[in-house]
Amino acid sequence: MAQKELKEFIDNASQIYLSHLSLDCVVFGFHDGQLKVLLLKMKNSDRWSLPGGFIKQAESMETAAIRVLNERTGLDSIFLQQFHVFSDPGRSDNKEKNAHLRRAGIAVPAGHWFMQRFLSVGFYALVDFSTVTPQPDAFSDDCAWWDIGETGQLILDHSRILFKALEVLRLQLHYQPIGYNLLPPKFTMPELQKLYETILGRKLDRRNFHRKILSYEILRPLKEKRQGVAHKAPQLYSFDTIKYQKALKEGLGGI
Amino acid sequence: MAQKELKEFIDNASQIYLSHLSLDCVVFGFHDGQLKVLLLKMKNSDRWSLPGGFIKQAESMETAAIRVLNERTGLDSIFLQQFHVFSDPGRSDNKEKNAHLRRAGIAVPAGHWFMQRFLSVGFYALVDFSTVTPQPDAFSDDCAWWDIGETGQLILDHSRILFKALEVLRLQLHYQPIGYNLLPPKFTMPELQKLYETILGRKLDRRNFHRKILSYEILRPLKEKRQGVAHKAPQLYSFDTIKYQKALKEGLGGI
DNA sequence: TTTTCATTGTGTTGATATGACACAATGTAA
DNA sequence: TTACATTGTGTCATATCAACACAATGAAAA
Repeated sequence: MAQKELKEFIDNASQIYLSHLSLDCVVFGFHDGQLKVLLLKMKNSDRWSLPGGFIKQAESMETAAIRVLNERTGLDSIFLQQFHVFSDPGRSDNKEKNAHLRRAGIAVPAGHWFMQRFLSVGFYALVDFSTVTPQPDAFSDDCAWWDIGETGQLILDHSRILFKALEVLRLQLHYQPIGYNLLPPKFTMPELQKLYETILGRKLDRRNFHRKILSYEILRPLKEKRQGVAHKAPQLYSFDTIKYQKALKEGLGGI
Repeated sequence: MAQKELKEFIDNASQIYLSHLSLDCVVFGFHDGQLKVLLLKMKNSDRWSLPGGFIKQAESMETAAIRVLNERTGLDSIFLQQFHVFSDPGRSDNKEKNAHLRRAGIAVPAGHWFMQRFLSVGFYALVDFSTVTPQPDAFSDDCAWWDIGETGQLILDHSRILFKALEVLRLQLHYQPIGYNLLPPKFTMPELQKLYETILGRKLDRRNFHRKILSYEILRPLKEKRQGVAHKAPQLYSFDTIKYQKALKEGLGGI
């Protein structure tokens, strides 16, 4: 977004968006055996932030989040989940906000809509890394994937939001299937295992994992194997979307 | 709260509270082997609502929820958990709001703060039934405990909020200890079991439940037994608060 | 062509947890 | 003293889980 558009956004925001309410998205992707998160680099600064946005006057939180995510990733079918409201009165520090605006070349008056206190609803999204086209927004000049744990200190309380999202994701792993949104349509068992290991932060036994995942009956073995890899060609799988959705709703067997 | 105070509240609300943001609390209690929820009866109406409130300009969501809960129950140490943001643009129907205000004897102009769209953050609270003193608020003339499942149709989307809270509570039961906030300080094993059965909505085996709960090591058997009951006097327990808090944070054993 | 070797696929076994069940102990009330 | 509802605890069969070993595959190296 050009400078002019940014100015326009700031000028009209109070007409279009709800006041003191924002949303921040933790977009998880998976690539090269690493869990990644999509971040934005603030203009003329080396600090990074979570992609976020505001809520239009007559829009639901979910709709707003989908809109933001679509703008940042180009995707329009995204697994989205709200996980926490961050409402600490001290969370949006005006000094820091002002500094970022100044660097972005924008000045806003003291009582401006943007200078209000903001409460933020945290969403996390699971996306297929390979289909994302990262797009910076009006406040940023770069949008890129970062390894979880190598993000450094994000702006405001975004590090805390990221941490909380990861915590919730780990919990969900125990009673919900995962992977459909993070992996390409066809994938191998070792790839799925690596995903689980990365999210949980620990190694899993290959044979036990295989047995356990198959017992959920959410996978369909394909008639093909992955080609062009060194060593034995692994079996390709895809998710059985019907059973996957059912497991999402009803949980995985026991617990 | 008297009529004058209500008028004053409506007049000053926009100065004191954030706009288009509210919170609603699902307060669970346990009594007579039944899971109860605290509800308010709208003035001059037979419809009931969840206790709710608004967020002061410089207050966190949690602080606001604690304030509301304290006003409704008299308690100041409450187990509180936010669980969802309800943001459907159609959720706060102005026709219904107007009707309730009219019945409460209040008229507000069309563009008034109160007539805005509201997004609501849902909290659930677990409280010791016996220590609560239900107090109606400015919009209600009664505050009382209702059996879950006998509440009928609540105002606005409050039935949906209640249902969602129950859903989340059931999920939490699988990886968090529960009971400390719902039971009196001393309780028996059958009482704890009845609580679990009520929340889960199904019978549990007495002997297996006993074994399982004890394996969590969050209970301390007391040197007394419940007196004055027919039949064999049951052993009294209390929660080991240190281990209980630890289990709250770290989850129950495996999963 | 053969060998090497990292990787994939699968079976077994012992330990542990779970669910189904039965019986003895207790204390009030008949 | 007896009846009886309720509490407390033990056992056993079964399911689940963690730990482990070996054969199959196929590209790369020799």
